[in-house]
Amino acid sequence: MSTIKDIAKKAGVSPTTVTNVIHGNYARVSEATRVKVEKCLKKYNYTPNMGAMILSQKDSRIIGVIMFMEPRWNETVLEDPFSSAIIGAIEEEVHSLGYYVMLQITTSEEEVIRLAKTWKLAGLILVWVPKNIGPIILDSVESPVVFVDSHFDEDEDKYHYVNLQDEKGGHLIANHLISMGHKSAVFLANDIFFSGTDLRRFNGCKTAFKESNIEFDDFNKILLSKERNERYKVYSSLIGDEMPYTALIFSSDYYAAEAVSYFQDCNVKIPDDISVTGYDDNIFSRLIRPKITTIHQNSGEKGRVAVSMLMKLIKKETVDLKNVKLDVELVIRDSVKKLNN
Amino acid sequence: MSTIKDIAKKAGVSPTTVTNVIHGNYARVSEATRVKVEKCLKKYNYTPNMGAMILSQKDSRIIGVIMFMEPRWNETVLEDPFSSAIIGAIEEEVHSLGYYVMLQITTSEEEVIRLAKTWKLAGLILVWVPKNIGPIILDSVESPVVFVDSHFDEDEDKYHYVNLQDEKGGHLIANHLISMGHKSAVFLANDIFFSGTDLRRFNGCKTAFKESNIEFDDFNKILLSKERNERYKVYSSLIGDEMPYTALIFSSDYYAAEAVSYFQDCNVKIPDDISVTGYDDNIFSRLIRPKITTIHQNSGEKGRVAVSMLMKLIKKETVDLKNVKLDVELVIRDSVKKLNN
DNA sequence: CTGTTAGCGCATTCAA
DNA sequence: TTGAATGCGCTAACAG
Repeated sequence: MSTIKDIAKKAGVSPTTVTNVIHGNYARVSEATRVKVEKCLKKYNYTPNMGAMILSQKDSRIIGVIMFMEPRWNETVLEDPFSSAIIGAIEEEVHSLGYYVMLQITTSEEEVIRLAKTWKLAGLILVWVPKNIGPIILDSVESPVVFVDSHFDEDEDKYHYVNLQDEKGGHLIANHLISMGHKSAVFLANDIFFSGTDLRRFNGCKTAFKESNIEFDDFNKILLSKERNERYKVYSSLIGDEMPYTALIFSSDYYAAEAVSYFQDCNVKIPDDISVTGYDDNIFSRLIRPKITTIHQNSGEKGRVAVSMLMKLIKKETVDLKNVKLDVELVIRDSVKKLNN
Repeated sequence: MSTIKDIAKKAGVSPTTVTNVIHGNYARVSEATRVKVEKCLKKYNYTPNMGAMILSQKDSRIIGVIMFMEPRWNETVLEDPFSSAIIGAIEEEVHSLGYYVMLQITTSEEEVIRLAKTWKLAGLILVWVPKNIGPIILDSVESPVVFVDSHFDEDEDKYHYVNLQDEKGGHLIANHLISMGHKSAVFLANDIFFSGTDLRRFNGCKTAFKESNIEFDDFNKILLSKERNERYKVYSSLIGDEMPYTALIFSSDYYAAEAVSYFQDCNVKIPDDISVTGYDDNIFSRLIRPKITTIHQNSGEKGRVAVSMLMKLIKKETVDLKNVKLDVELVIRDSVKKLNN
């Protein structure tokens, strides 16, 4: 466990010089000593002590990655490849930049605030933050913050976001259904809280339907529970004798796939008996039969953009685009029936 | 940012006393001062500075969770719900015990060693560690280590493992195939390196087949690439004119599901044309049609057991069972055809 | 270009 | 039962 002092002694220089070499402060070190010190650093296998670094006021190089989710849904929600894709992408980026990822899954803003202080976090990436607590966190935390898949109305300019063109996605899906002759659909939201993401996707649909003079309002909206049995009840209510809708617009591929599977068990034919659309274009939509018509998003990209935005904030560079909305596109597959001709 | 000193001043006591209160050293503090100090702690919202803690020799309370995986396969591999399930479970446990999770995805043992030193990690949970580098890490790291889904032959006693009864799983699957009248099968391993996990699952199959006097050796083994196109080539080679096998034994549901999907695109009927089995019993095997016959494992449990074992090591309690092998069971679904009558 | 010094916040002697 | 002093490894302000 060689320290800077040790290295300094071995190299016959002062600790300061060693620090300067380590931090690439080459202006303050001669070529010769630099080389000499670098050799010793290698030879004695110097490893920094982050405790000391944090203590001496530099930030910790830790990026806190917080997924807002009740721990008891951990395994359920994390089953969705979206979470892993974004975690993986963030880790890769952060790692390659010489920072560290501290992961936390929580619903408590206090915990996040405490975490940031305790570790002097270099930055925070917050995923799925509920509307009311985003502002609180931002106000109480010193570290720069980037929000992913989160929405807060007021003062949009205070926040740094990475989101999706969720309205556009909803619009694309609904328009596709309309073009296939569908006139009655229901939107199945991912969350009983009807998050900002769900809301925007729903609104996109609404706009499209309105443009075609098709009624589509809050009655066409169902909020899915995180409890699987509750969801199954909903699914089964959707396939009664006289099916009230010709199409089910899911706000995620995960639940769309689950529903398709459920319907198949009930001998309901997709898309002949009822059409289904998803959102995300994740592996489920491709693996399942029928393959699901959905909205493509690049969740890895989301993570990468979040990291690069955060890095700019950390380095106090100006962030030109505070509110990134990644593009989406419609992927037509086999889960929507053509009703017109 | 109130420090211990601040609190001490406010409470009119010495820093030492405050520390003692914080650490529950009630033997060294009078009831009255304890209450007084506790009030101040609350009032001024004391948050510890982990930098200082690390520096003053106590461990960091950070648990390093390392997934051994080439970053470029991040998104692919993490698509498998297994990874998220185990990460989620570990985070939940670690979190509830007042520790922190630092996540890293890497293939480099040096990086792991450096991480452990740099952060004075309280402990390490290493997932999917290649055979040759496990021993190196254990020798070079001060922190206690628990290995998950990793296998090293020599000196089994040195290591702390959480694995699966992989042989048993292989045995169960093969026996099921045999009971359904299958006499020729091929094993599709998850990795071109044929990891210890793959090997054990394969050996389980081998034993079962041998017991029934069916030939099953290295010719019945194919190593799948992480490159999707490469896998597709393999799948397509399996369904030539005269199919060489009646059953495909996949070492994961992930690839089993992918193959089933691929076969369906090629108009190969599962299980009529060829039978398929998986391993893991993850969401894919349930969502897909036909539902896949597979081996159930509880990946969340794996994470929890790993954490509890690690905690014992951290607290220097004796670990009675160093080599946990979680039980598995056969889940019969619809992807295996009955060939006998 | 290089070295000396002080201090970050905490736990831990040791002394009272 | 309480407090004062020390040092962990590093950075940065200041001197040389």
